[in-house]
Amino acid sequence: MPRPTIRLRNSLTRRVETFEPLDETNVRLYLCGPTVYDRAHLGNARNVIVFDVLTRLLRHDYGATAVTYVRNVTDVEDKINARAVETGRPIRDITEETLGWFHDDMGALGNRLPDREPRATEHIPQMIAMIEHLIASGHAYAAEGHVLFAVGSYDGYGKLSGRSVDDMIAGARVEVAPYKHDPMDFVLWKPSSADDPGWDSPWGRGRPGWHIECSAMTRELLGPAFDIHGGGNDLLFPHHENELAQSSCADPDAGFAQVWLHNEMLLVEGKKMSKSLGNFFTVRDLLDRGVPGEVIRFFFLSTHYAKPMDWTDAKALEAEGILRRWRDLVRGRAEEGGVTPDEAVLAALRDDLNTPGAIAELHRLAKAGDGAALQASAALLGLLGPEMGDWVDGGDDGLVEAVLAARVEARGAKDWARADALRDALVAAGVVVTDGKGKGWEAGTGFDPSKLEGVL
RNA sequence: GGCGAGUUGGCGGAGUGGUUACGCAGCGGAUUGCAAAUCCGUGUACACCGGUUCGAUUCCGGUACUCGCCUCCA
Repeated sequence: MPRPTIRLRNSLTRRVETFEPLDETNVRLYLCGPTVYDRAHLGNARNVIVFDVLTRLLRHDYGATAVTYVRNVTDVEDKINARAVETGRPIRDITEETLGWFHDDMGALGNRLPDREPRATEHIPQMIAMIEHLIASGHAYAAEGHVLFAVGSYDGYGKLSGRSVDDMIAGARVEVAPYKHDPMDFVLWKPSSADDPGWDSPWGRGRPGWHIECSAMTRELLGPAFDIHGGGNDLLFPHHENELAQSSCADPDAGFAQVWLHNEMLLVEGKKMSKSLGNFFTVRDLLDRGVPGEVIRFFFLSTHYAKPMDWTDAKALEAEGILRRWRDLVRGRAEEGGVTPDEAVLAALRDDLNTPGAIAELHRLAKAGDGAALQASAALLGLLGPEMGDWVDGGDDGLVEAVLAARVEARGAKDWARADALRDALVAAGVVVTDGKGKGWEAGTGFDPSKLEGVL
């Protein structure tokens, strides 16, 4: 049977292309992961979810074991150092704690862990080796304890971001460091003061620049050429351009990433959510407010990854309502096997990860009442699975059941005043009364059965 | 200034050279003691100006506005 065609938009060519892996028994992806110094804000979740869906689709089409998904952890960076100075805590405590939060928060959104999660600090020798190789081949030079990449030594510089070096120099707003041969040259290695974390190197004690981390780790774990490299749009320049330059010079014939996949930004009232603008809130903030992780995930999937989107509470409410109905339809089916995902859902995802189109097809399945197909198909999006918890089902709550039974009794006796009073009490406790459906009730927003104490 | 993305009905959001998704809200109906939940039905759109075409929301050119990158940022 011929392999289904997956199409993806490649930032390098600015076109939607047919995806052809270098090795279909080992499809290799890399996503730029978190710099671990603080809680992930909501915008940080977008590319994690995009890549999670992408790997689910690739595993479906190529086989569960035929995909290698790597996401790095940047655990050496000046913001981390600053945080350590600020709090007086050891760097390692901060990075480990933050990575734990990241896993918790992303897991709450239904994301699976990548296959490999390399830490920058565990790949310093590979970075140093790569830098030495770049110096030896004339693509980098040491100056005043720094090592800089010589942009002029690489013809292809600018091809990913579509900029010419002349334009970049003309538009440069940064002060040029005196040790740079060319204003566009960027740092591969920089010296560390006694207080900074540092590693011994041929250029003295220092630490790597940000861009070389990804080049060294992709090379180590995925090889000099691999299939898909992702990240947010804001990383396209300079980070990904620099990565591509370094790796292309280190392995001139390899080609590095075949497809570059960039997601658009999450906006807040029309502006990019970012720490520097201060207009951010964290994933944890939302979870703590009682917004289910599945709702947050649905929100992200309801817009194509390459379009900007805004978080609004209204959208979350809409997503919650839809998921409530779908979960009703799917409840109790967790054990069912042998149901394959709907072809139209797959087709939408294979068409450049058209998650809104896939959701439209899920609506079709839900309307047809096909809970088994709905669940099997939603699994491609990481929705409606048992691992996210059935936050709609309130479980077996004795007090709720008792009040509900008393209401049934009152209705039987046509004591409408009492029946309605009990119903009001249930609603006030966040119980959705669903007469004649399922077990007769569900957990609504702000579900709190303790509010029913003393009602009977 | 350079590069890139976007502008679809009340809202959200796909897609297509002609038959105009999907969801939410609204409205009508079923059901209900009354409701809720649920189910059925239903209207409104493609920023602006040109061009190509028998025909454009869809292709091409331009204008306006929004956003991103060019400085750490997913």
